[in-house]
Amino acid sequence: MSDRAIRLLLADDQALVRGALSALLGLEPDLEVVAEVGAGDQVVPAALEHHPDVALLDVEMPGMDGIAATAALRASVPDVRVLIVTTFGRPGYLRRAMQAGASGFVVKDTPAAQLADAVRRVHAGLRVVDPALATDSLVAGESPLTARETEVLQAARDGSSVAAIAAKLFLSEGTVRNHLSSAIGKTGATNRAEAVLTADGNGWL
Amino acid sequence: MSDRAIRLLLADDQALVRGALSALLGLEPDLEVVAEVGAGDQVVPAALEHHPDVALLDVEMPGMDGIAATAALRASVPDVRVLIVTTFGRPGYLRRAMQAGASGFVVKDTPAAQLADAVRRVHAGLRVVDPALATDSLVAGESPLTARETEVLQAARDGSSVAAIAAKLFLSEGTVRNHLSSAIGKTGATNRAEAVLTADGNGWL
DNA sequence: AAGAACGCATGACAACTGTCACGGGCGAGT
DNA sequence: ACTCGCCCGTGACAGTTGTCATGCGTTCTT
Repeated sequence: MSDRAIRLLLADDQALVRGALSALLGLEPDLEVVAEVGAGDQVVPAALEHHPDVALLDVEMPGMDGIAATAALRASVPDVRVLIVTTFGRPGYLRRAMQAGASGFVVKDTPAAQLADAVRRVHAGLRVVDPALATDSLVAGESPLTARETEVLQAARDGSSVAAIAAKLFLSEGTVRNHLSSAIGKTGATNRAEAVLTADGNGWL
Repeated sequence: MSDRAIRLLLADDQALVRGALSALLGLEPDLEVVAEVGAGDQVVPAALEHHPDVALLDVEMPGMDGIAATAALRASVPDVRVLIVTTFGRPGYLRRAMQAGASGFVVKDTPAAQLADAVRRVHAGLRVVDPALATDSLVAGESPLTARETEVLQAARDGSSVAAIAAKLFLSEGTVRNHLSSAIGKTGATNRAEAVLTADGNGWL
């Protein structure tokens, strides 16, 4: 399996980072970047065209986020292994990424020298997970929020009032307040803003 | 001035991005990365030790942010030119960076091929500014917030209540409410949360 | 010296927010 | 069939928040 270079697909919305990662990985003789895309919904088409062995995906991307892209990729091109490379080590991201079929999860403040190794391990069929993040993920656990609570909190992220949220989701104001109150309780917050912050910080939104 | 490679200092808190940028710029024969640091307060010491020609600084960094690092660097090692390379194109960042003495300002979603050119231009004494961002900066203008309003809004970022903010800043609750109300008015928000978002989005915090 | 802008504070009012108790409907699992 | 959890809603209550008028002291500019 090793007389041919490992073919890589890079997906990151920041062109500079994408290009830089490409340069970094291109330095390794056994790695070859065959495609670069800047949006989640370009991942599958690019994979179909260039047949990469490993896809490095960011989570935060326009169009389709990296988690959804992972799922889509696994569904349509199962041979491709996915390594998530992201800025934010939110526990929920890790969990959801693995559930979506990712083989690895690396945060962007790991040393540059380790990235190539992570790629090789993923290509070899191993799983690569940041150890510190893995324990965080166990502690934080799955999102305790129900679908509606999540939706309401998402709508509250931009500082909307209860009335605005209710209008957007076609709910009564009282219902919105109930969902918010419940979400506040579950997140251990005292506040809507706090609840949004902790839920977001855990990758629950 | 051009028979010697341009010496670069890289500062970014994400090791992976730092290393990747280093690889990218290292591909250019006339550029040489002589130092890499991961925190703002390491910029000046590293510059004193390695005598770079150009420093590439991120804005978001632990210890000391890129803007403060720019000012410190210009003060202690005036020969070094500064190119800010950042994720967020907040108008206020641009303005403050230039006022702090930066020679250039590049967002991380500019094409990778342009970065080396930007470095060369900055080294040649030119100013490099993202055009779209420059106009935004003119529109958004300087922060309309007073020192106290800014401080109060910063304290409100984590969803603190009025009482908590008042306690933290040793103010009466009424005063905090007044400052908040004024900040809300100036930002065109209807809300504390909204005010925080727009102020933050403009780089006023 | 006067005015303007800022910071701090108080008190009062309306609006919004968070909580609670309660009820009904729906689907999943026992 | 029954329970459980989730969703939706109402109404009421206390607490918080945003606004406004007003006052005083300080600093900076004209």
